[in-house]
Amino acid sequence: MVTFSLSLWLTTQVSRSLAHPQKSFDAYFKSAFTVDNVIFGFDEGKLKILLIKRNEDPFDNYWALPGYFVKEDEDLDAAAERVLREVTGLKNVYLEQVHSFGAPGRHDFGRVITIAYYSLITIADVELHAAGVAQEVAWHNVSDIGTLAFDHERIVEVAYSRLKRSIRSRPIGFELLPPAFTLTDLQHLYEAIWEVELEKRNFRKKILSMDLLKDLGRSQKGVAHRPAKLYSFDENRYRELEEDGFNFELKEGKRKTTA
Amino acid sequence: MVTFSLSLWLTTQVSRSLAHPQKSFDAYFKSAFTVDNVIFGFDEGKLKILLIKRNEDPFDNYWALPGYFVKEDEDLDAAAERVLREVTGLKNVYLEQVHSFGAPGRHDFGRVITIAYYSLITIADVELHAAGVAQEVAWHNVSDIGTLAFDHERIVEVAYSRLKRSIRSRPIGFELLPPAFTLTDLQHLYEAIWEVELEKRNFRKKILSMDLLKDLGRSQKGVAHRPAKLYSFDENRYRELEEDGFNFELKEGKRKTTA
DNA sequence: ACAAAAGTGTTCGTACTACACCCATGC
DNA sequence: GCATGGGTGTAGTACGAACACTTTTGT
Repeated sequence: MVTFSLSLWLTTQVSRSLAHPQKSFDAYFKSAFTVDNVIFGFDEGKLKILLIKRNEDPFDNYWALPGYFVKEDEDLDAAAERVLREVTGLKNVYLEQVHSFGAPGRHDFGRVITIAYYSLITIADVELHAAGVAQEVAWHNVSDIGTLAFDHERIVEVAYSRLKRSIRSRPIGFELLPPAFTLTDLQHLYEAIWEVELEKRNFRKKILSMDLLKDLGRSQKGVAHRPAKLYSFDENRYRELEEDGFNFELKEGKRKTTA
Repeated sequence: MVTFSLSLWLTTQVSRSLAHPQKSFDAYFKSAFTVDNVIFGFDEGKLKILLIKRNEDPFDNYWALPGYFVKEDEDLDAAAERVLREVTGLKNVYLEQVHSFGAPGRHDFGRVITIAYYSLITIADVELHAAGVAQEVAWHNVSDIGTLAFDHERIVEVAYSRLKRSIRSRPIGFELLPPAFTLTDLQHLYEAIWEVELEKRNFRKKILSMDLLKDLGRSQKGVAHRPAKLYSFDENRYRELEEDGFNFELKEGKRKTTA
């Protein structure tokens, strides 16, 4: 398929240059682009992000988002998947494009746009290995990431606020939980992401009324209290409901007292 | 500020190449990127998009989104603003990045990523002039854009679905209306964007209860029926309310019978 | 006087809020 | 038997849904 994206007043020049297209546009074909991946996980009641620690200049010893150049014949989504797979070993996980960042000065080597993605994974599925460059790969609390390399702090900020909003209207929070979880796990997840406290009974009522959870018929074992029932997210049921016009929708409730 | 976006296993090579950074990464610095702008307007009760008609190959005679290469030292948002200004003469309007599209085959001249924006403008403010290349610039009904150049149909689709969602939780619909409008205008706007029908009394009640409209004390003139009051959006009031934790939020209601 | 849209009030049901107590298990 | 979190029911309220008639203007 012929693809082309110029328009407006440039078109005249475009047609002139069709015979040697690269010629008149050389000035424009000097950029590079990367993907950076904000990988969210949930553990010990806290929302986490996977970061790598650089062991090279620039930003030696800084924590940064996993990211990489997009290959010549590689789609953007595929590049983000690749980065994710390289750092976590996972594939087929929730991955979504967030925003592109391309301030002229953001890269030393020339003009580099980065396309930011975020992904949601189950921490238990991941084996971290500080491969290649990264002297370290580790989970960090979202609320405490400190200073990151480049404009990565801003990228995290944008991705996080996108996540906060997305989990309201799409049942993607489940991606962060193991295949069997309790209602309390789920509640803690929402509380961690939104930084609010939710009322137990109302939360459970709301979630159960959606009819999206499969009761696994099993319970927690070995806990020093009444064991909680285990559930899993029922994807098929969700698709059914969605086709009937059902809309997943949760409210954030009131802000947590940060006192 | 030093900016840089590599990470992971590449870092070793990166440090080696710091002296001649372009050298080892030449292969990556051969892309170009553009912005494409989905410009929404509202007129005669219909949601419209501003398109240009190309008069050059490729896609000669096809309608396309206004777009252009991003300049070497230009920020992405600035490029989108420039494109918008060039085609409409407007500045300082609502503009938001939507998504980036970068499939390897989408451009004939090489790898070109496009960063899509959408903007909301008041049609009455615009003077269309088919400048330069575009043999024509015209408003098209969103519901009837036909076949567009490149992957622009897909871009419109993504931008439109983003708009549908955004106007639920942020009072940006007002950007599409003139400075003085009636409640019915506003209702028609929402109906057009969401492709639903809304119940008059409930809509008015909901909107007025938000206390976001300034009653201008004037009315329509010369209409063959009871003239409607004119309102404007009260931005200052909105900022006040927002700080108090107020959340603009509307529901889409039921789907329009397309029969 | 008639057509055409503006404007308004009330009832009903649903869904969110707030709240307190019993239950099952491990130690 | 006690500590720990799991699990439930209900009453009050607020908000969205549904619905019909009067008002103001132009012709």
